[in-house]
Amino acid sequence: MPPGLKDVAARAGVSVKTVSNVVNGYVHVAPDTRARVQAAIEALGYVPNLAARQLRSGRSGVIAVAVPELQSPYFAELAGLIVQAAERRSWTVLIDQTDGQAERERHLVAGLRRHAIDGLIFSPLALAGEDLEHRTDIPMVLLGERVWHGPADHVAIDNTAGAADATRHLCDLGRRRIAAIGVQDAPSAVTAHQRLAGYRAALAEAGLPPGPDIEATVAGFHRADGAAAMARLLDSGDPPDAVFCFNDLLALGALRTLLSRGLAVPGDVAVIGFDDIEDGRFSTPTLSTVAPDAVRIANLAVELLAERLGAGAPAAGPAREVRVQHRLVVRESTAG
Amino acid sequence: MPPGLKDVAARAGVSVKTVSNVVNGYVHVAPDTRARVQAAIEALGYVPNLAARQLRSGRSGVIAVAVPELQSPYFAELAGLIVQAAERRSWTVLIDQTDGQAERERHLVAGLRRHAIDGLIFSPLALAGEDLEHRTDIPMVLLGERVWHGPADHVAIDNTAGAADATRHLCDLGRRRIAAIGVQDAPSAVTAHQRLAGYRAALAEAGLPPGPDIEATVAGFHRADGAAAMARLLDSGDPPDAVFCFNDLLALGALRTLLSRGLAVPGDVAVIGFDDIEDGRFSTPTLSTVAPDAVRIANLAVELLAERLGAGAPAAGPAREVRVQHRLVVRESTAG
DNA sequence: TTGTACGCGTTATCAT
DNA sequence: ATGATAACGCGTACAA
Repeated sequence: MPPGLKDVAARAGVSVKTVSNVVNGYVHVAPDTRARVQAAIEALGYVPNLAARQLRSGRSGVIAVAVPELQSPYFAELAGLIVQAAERRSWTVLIDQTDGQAERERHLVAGLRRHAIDGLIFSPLALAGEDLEHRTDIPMVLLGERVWHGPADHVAIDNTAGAADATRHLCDLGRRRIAAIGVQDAPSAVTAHQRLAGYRAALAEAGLPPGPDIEATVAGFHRADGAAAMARLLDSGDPPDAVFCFNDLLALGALRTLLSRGLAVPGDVAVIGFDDIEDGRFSTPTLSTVAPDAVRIANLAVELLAERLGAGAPAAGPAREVRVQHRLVVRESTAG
Repeated sequence: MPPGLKDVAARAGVSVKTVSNVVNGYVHVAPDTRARVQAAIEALGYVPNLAARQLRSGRSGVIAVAVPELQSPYFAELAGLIVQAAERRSWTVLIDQTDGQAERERHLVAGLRRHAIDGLIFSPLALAGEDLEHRTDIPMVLLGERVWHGPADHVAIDNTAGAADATRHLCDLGRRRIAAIGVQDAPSAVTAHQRLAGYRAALAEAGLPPGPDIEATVAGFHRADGAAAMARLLDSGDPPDAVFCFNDLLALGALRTLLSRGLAVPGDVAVIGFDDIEDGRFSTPTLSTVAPDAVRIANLAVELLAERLGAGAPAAGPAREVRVQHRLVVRESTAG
């Protein structure tokens, strides 16, 4: 049985209140009393019991981060950065993967754990706006575009602009038949829709014709999906001379298909992705991409949550929207 | 204020104990009483308070998984699998990254959270045996080789055998100058030492000479380290015709260096890695590797922990050691 | 400045 | 089968 406040109090010859004061850094404690208590704490190896503390205060010091999947390098990176940012506020982070299943996402938001976490940073995938309306108990920060208008802050990059930048880059290279890989039909696939919009806008701007034959649909955003989509594009009779993939994983898959068929990248087909994951810096060829400022995203998410959780803070203030910069990173897959 | 047992009890016209019985599936409850309570629970949207439950029972239903880094695909995959396995026991998983810093690893094992977690699955990197001796409070399962002899179970693959298999495969290809990338000097780098031992053993077995000039040391196990090491190997005058990299990330980095210098893989240099991460299945060329049975590792880790946590279980029984199979996966980087 | 006593929501031990 | 009540360890009015 680990020592409690009571044990420390007994050993130091003071009351529990005094020990509590010392532990919580209360100011008005006589120096020698404080020293005696400190000594007792050290001697006993006292550690506050979080359960009891939470039961009293309602705060657990734990926030949750929910991402579609940890296997995806982008989300793994983001989760890691959020953990680092939260650590600076001495919060513990509970990382959850939803596998993009609405069921799991809903469970997470409404379920057992809502008692145990103070806040939630959530990167929704399957979950549409209405599902989130129910939840009003704990502060939440959404990652990604604003797809609903409930009382949650969110931080996002401009997906449409990023996609347009990528596509424009391909246009500037003189490519005339620029395909897109990553289209998704589901109405909840907001990211895919926005990147498609940006792609189309840039195409129109360059006077290039769009068309269903150069817009490849995928089931997921993984390498295998990109590889399969690229194969379809190549087999379709009139192959593209450039491809904008909606994320780097798709692009790496596409790259694989191109190279295994003996095509040159970027010679025959230029390829650009989105996310700037580490893999792209060491693939052959290295992968051009649109790089969101992930560090800033993580910091902002934690900061927004902190403001909602802060003592006199506007816990119920209006939802805020923060936009984070992105930049185009040109590497071998388009520069050559 | 969310409803508690008391509220449900009042609404159902029963005592808190009865509600508690219903919630916990106690058998001796009259059917109609149970129904009335259930109705009240639904109506009020009652959810048990975990903090209170833990305060009573001493159990939080949370286990922690500590890995060196989530950015590493292998660990991300493993963590994901453990989460899935834990879910089947309705445990919540707290994922921690230690960044391989002994300081953080120690803090984790001894720190604040020890009250809040029931068990720990730990993949130590920097932490040597003695540091772990202190900890005796919560059950722990170690991932990786047994490097100490405290009271903790551990599950591991046979690193030495795996490394030997990989090296032997290169020998069978007829390669005569087989280099290794991934040597680490630190005494705590047990994985590196074991893979080196397996490599050397296979070399000896094939009658091939070892040597410091074909054993490349690295600071970490990332792509960049592999790329740099490969460059050194190539610049050393007598380049190898095959390389065994101690993990896939190193191999992908090495691949990058080889290809960017116009060398053919496996034509000029064959490359094999270790871990079987997804990236290797889509690189160009695809990467041969040694595949640990990660699913089984995850399941076993959770299972061992469950046994320690089980009611009448031997919470203090002798430490157990479980070995998990691995298999050689031959892909393009060595077949051709 | 420090001590006493109560309550947070549960589970467990008795009774009934 | 169900109810009353005492802990679990901590924070906090309120009292001293």
